[in-house]
Order: sequence, then C-alpha cells, then structure tokens
Amino acid sequence: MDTQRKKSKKRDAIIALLKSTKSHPNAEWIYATLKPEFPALSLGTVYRNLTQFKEDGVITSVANVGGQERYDADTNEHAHFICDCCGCVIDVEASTPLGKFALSAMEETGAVITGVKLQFHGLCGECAKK
Amino acid sequence: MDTQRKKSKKRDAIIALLKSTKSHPNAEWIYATLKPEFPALSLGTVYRNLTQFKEDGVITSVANVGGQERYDADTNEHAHFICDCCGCVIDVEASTPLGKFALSAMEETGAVITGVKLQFHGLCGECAKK
DNA sequence: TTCGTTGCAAACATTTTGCAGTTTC
DNA sequence: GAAACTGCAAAATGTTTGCAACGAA
Repeated sequence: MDTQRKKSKKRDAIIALLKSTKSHPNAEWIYATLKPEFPALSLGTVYRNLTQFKEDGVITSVANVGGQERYDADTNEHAHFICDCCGCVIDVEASTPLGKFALSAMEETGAVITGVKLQFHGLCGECAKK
Repeated sequence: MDTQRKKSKKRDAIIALLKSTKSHPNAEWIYATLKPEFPALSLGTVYRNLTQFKEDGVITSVANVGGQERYDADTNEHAHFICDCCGCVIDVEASTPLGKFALSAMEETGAVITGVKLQFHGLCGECAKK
C-alpha cells in the first residue's frame, strides 16, 4: 500500500547534501544551500522529501533545537552533543559507559557538558498490542 | 539584574500541577486542566510561566513530541521512554548500563523499544570561551 | 505607587497542505 | 497516460509578544 517512489533530481540532491555534511542541518539550511543550484526549489519540497526520507528510514531527526528539527543521514545509533548557546549539533562517537565517556569524548573540543538527555523511542504497551 | 518574582496564584497552580503528575505534559494540557479552576486563565500565561520555570531551573523540557514541548518538574537526571505511536512519555528510573537496562526496565510494561536518543547538552568550545 | 503578572489578540516561526502544472515511468 | 513530484501560496500549528488592566509588595 506504500506509494512507490519515482526518481527526482531535487530529492537526490537533498539526500546527497545530507549525506555529505556532519552539521545535522535543518530544513531551512538545506533549502538555502541548494537554492543556487536549483533556483526553482521550494521549501515545501524540502519538507516533503524530508518527511519521505524519515518514513523510509533513510534519515532520522536527531534533535529539535530552537524549535527547528535537525536531521542526520547517519542512521547508526550514536549520541549528539548540542550546544545550548549556538545550537550546533556535534556527533559523539563510540558507545562506552555513559557519563565518563561523554566527558572524555568532548573534553578535547573544550565543550562544557551541563546535562544529559536520554530518550528511548518505541511503542508503549498499549500501542504495541495493535 | 534578574527581575524578581512576585507571588501569583496561577503560577503556583501551574508548578503544583507539574509536580503532581508524571505525564510530562505540554502547555495545552496544563491550560486545559487548570481552566476549570481558573476560568480566566490564558494560554499565554501558561507559556510565560513555563519559560520562567525553565529559566529558574525548576523544570526542564524533556522532549519534543509531535512538535509540542513536554515538561517535567523532576529535574533529577533520568531517562524517558517516548511512544512514537501515542506520544506518551514514561519515566525510566535507575542508571545501569545502557541498552540492557533499558530493555529490562521497559520489558514488564510490554513496550517495544526501537531506538535510543542520547543528547549531551552544554556549551561547545566556541561558546564556552565567552 | 511601583513593578511584576495577566488576558486578550495580534504577531511569529516552522511546518503542512491544496491545487494546477510538470516529470517520471 | 497514470501516478508521483513540484512550486506556490494559503493554512495550520505551536509559541511569543505588545498593551492596557490588574495585583502584589
């Protein structure tokens, strides 16, 4: 029942851009970055394709920073550091034990960690029954 | 230079409500729940007070579910389970090693975990300099 | 009487959607 | 040619803000 996908240059460009950056961009940045190459590009198209990519599991939204969703084409499970000041999102590689690992991983960058947010996503008991 | 706070029944009611629930509500729910008791309450007041509470460190926003911010008056660091179907947010207590702990913690509830989101918040190297 | 708080409505920002035209298969 | 894709603009949604009235110190 899934609707099938057809080829589209805009879509290709969007996913290629996402795969080429580690900046975990938002929709607006993707739009602005591709606009020179695709002058006719519209923001709605960016949003529509992002939604598709999420559905297809090709990307994930890693955070909501300042009310804007941030996307990542690296779907391997990994952690992120989010600056509460400038809003940048930085990959935190590895998967060693929690607090210690985080501190040492970010230490070299001069970052200061003030809090940890851990979210497990899935289906709750009620929803899993269906 | 911080502006000082005066007493306010509405504010008291909002924080009391937040402290009395484990449902990690959003602004709208708080508004709707208090409306009967405070018929004159306005949504703007709820948002303004939530912002204040966050500034004062009395609450934190634990997640953004379906575009709506979810708040928690329990500021002790703990994890959350978020149902991607119904949007409910459930506390995950304890702090044993990651994956295993999560699975066993939620197992009894019948929940199915499909992903983990770990975010470290703080200031990046650039911002920390200031 | 000073200054924080509130209701209300308007303003905002981000994201979604309807429609008509275009592209892909 | 059917169905997916797109631009555009309008709409929807969640949140913020300006202002005048109100309440606490």
